[in-house]
Amino acid sequence: MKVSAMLGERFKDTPKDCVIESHALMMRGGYMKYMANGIFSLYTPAKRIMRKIEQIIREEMDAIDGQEVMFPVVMPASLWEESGRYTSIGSEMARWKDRSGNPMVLGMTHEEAAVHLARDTAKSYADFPFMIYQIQTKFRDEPRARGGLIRVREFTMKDAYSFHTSQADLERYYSRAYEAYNRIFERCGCKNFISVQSDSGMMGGAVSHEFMLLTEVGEDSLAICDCGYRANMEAAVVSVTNETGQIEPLTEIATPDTKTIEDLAKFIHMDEKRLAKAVVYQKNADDSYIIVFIRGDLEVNETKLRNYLGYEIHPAVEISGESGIVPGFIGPVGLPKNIPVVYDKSLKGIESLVCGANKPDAHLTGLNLARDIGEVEYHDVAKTFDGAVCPECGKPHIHIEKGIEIGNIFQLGTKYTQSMDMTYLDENGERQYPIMGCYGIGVGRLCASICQESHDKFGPIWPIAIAPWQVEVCNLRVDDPAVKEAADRLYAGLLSNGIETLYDDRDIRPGVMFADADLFGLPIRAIVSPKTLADGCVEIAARDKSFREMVPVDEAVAWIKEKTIELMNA
RNA sequence: CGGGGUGUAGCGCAGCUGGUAGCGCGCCUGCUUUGGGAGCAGGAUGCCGCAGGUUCGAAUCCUGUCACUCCGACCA
Repeated sequence: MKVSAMLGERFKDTPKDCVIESHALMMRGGYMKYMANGIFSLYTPAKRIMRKIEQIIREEMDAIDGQEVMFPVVMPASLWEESGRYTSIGSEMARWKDRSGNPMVLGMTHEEAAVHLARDTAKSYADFPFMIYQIQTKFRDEPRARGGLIRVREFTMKDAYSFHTSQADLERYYSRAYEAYNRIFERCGCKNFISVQSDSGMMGGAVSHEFMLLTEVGEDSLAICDCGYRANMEAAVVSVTNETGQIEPLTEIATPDTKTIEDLAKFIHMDEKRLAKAVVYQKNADDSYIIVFIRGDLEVNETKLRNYLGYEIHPAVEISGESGIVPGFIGPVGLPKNIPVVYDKSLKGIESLVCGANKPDAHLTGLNLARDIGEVEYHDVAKTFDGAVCPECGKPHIHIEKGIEIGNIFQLGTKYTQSMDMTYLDENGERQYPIMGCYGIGVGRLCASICQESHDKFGPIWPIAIAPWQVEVCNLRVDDPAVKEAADRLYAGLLSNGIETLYDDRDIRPGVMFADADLFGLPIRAIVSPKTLADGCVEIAARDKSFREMVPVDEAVAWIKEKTIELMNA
């Protein structure tokens, strides 16, 4: 490809809305064009990167016996009514009516379509297991797009669905998929990625992992321990060790104007770990209250709370006087009976707690839950934190890092096969529901994430496996016949050797050409100029500055070819 | 959905105590220049987000509205 014929422009000023480097560089480098909130067109360099990433994914999916298929982007709402998700998914799913008035949806995920495709043909246990996947456009009407291609509303995704006749078979396949994912990200040139246990969210299912690229600009917080425990903060188990303390009588004390835990701890000169903090939530459906009691130094993890409760909640906005809740002085003793209460595990084993007295300006000391409330059930709804105790190894080595989710794998179970009535006959002639797994990778997000991980202040540094071209030939003086002749010949030679080459043949100043070359970010750059030709040479340099050589003109093609192979195999 | 901010040329921005629009980059023409975003000379590009209102006159003041964006909420 000749740059002179290429659409798209590169520029110096960072567009004002870019807050992360990868977004800025991909805008400045002419990779994409903003069209609407979370919606971009891609120019050729970005499209070529996507294509290469897709090809790597395709090869690895095929290697674990995947069959590539294609589902429709537009689906009838009736299919989604079968699974129940037409109503359970909110406004992130785009819906409309076709000309006949039939409600339709835009595909934001394809479990329903996968079951629909498979359910009439996979009728015998002998048809299992199998995996189908597609690489296709998804539309999700995200509440907030950001970070360029990191979080968009329309994006290309590889989504795969596997079907099994036993949990054991699913788990076997799940670990194959897990390994395939590791290979995909390694082959794409990702360096700093890990897998973490995750929350399954709206997908349902029990076991799930997310693949995270570790970066400061990541949207997800991850709890990581030296021992190998890694979990999304949303899913991280909190394990605490408590000093039990001594049993004391329940005593009311006056605590004027101590509505916060900090105030209270200071007022009574006691560690926050001895206090039972009350956090009030409301059920989204009817705004009824839920109260969580948790150790004073901890925070509530709303995702874990939501999963435990099984319904949507939000932090209480305003607490009505009629509820019987006294904000700032809430405690388990004497709380109105109709309010559901959740006790966090962090309170377990403390013999003597301080809590609100459910009346203004008063707290209770010496609270012993077993004695004063009865046996209570404890649930883990706490948010993990830096320095928390690892649930695996028991050491206080949890640290929090940021990551971008570049892929995920789920053990779905039978949620979709049951709701959509997909069955097969087992060896005994009995009807069974297949067990599903699903596996996703966002292609554009992966591209942007790699840019984020691999760039300098001048532009992206694309790993050779996904670089839009492998080599850029810079013709520094198109108007110089000798230079043009040598550069043209080098370009032709590279092409005939099957090396993907971008040829900058524009009549522009060297500074501009170099700046653009940095933005193209190709691994190898070959510079032809009067200066290099004076020595009968071409200058060949790495984008990542790992080498820079003067190579005789006649040997340049062979030299580059060898280098390309070396880099591809590295 | 809550809280900030912004809408003026392809991009970044100024103009906002009212008088019909400007700067830098980019773009076009010519000459010079040529190893890290050149110089000089000439040129093109605007429903000043949209709709009302005030006024002789609105990019500017008022009202409404839409869009975008950042922080949160949300999110496979």
